[in-house]
Amino acid sequence: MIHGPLAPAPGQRFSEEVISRIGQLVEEGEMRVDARFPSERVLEARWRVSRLVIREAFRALEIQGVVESRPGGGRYLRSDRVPDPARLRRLRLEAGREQLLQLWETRETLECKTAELAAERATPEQLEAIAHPLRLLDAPPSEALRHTDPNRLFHLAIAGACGNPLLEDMVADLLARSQATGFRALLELEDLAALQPEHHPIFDAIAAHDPAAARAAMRRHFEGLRGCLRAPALLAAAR
Amino acid sequence: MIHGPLAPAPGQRFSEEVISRIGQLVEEGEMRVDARFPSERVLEARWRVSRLVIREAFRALEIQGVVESRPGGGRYLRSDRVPDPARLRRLRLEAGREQLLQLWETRETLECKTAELAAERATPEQLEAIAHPLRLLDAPPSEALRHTDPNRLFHLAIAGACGNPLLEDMVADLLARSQATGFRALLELEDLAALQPEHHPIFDAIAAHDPAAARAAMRRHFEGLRGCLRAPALLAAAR
DNA sequence: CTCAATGAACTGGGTTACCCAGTTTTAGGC
DNA sequence: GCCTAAAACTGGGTAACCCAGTTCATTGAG
Repeated sequence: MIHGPLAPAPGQRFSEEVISRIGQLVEEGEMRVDARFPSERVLEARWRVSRLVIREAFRALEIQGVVESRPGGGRYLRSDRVPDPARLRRLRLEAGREQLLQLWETRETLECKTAELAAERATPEQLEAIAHPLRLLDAPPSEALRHTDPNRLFHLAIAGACGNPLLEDMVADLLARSQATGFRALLELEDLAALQPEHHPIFDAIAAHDPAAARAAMRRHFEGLRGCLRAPALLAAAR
Repeated sequence: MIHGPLAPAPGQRFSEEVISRIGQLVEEGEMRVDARFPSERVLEARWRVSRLVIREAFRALEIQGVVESRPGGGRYLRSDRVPDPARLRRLRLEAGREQLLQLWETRETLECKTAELAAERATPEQLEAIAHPLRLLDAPPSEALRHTDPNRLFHLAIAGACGNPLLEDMVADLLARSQATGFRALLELEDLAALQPEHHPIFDAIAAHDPAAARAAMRRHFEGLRGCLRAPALLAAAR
């Protein structure tokens, strides 16, 4: 068991250090799933931080479903996947070429499936929800569209028609990450704009309830996307 | 903008109610990405809760990358996907037949890909990491294995060999969720045990660096898994 | 000897009042 | 107008409280 005062790395919060320590407890086998944690007061004394810090850490873990807090009854470990704050921060900061390709690879994996399922299961209302951003995409860019990305809405609507909320949620999460400003510098924006018509065959296949065609069209779309990645040589030259 | 005191639903924390309100601010367009939040003191007065509650909420969002806190400089919205605590809790609690199928559908989508990629990219060390739990799986169940699920280790090792940390992470997350005790009652455990030999063809295809075969073997594995789902009629009769 | 009632000790939830160091903003002086 | 210095503000953290619900050991009745 870890004792002694905390010394978070610069830029890191005490509560994040506490989460790391909780992660260590799990890794070292001192805490198994469904085991009860020492009380706030005990941890406060052991780690020499105020209860506020302890509670911030547990609250974050509780919202992620890793820990369950029972008022008056203590806290319990519910999952052995305790997130590592430092690792999360690192993943968020580095927005390189490699990271974008990994993001796209994951998106392609999931979205080929959502397109396939949408072709099987989409209701007329859901089809309309997919068609709507498509019309916005064709229209000339206007001020009203500044904060509503039709591209994102299109992919989101397909995920929403796949009938699997979990799948939908993961796609939505990846889409949000794709929007990170750090990635924008890696893309040839003109090529990206030229890619917009590619959305139509995806919709057509879904509307025609043709799963195989929908998957294929989505695959082609992601292949085209990879073509918009600025060449590394150009990136180096730009510096 | 929302004023007035908070009234969290029973069993819900004040900080979760605060997160919900922050989510509302984003939904209603009062907070855009990169916008600065009102200070702790202002929100404290507006929502009539203590700073502790405000800070617990923001800390949870910060760790998830939704918010960035700059000591002395305020807090900023970094993503428009503010999680809904009530929704998360609901998703976690309901462990029905439908949820398990959705979980498996998502796992199949991702793990067919990780198997394919592992067949392309796995190093000798990674192959060994996949083979190890396979040997444990063949051995008779012993006390030492009580807390190390070889099945989970096997799937995890394949994900670890796919060369995409993001994909690996998502698979690891889904595997942890699959372990939820609520799902155990839905499974025919004898059928599940009989399914173990199915892991071998997956490993063989990966070891042979045959992506198509690896994908196909993983697909068959998940088809077999679906056969272990207890029939709804039996479930009703058991009550 | 068993078992249920009881009450003390403990646990998490929440509040208030502080102090600190870094960032913004503002007001002054030039 | 422009730069500087001070004041105001912001998030980070601590300490001492109070509350309501849970745990658990003790105790007293059967």
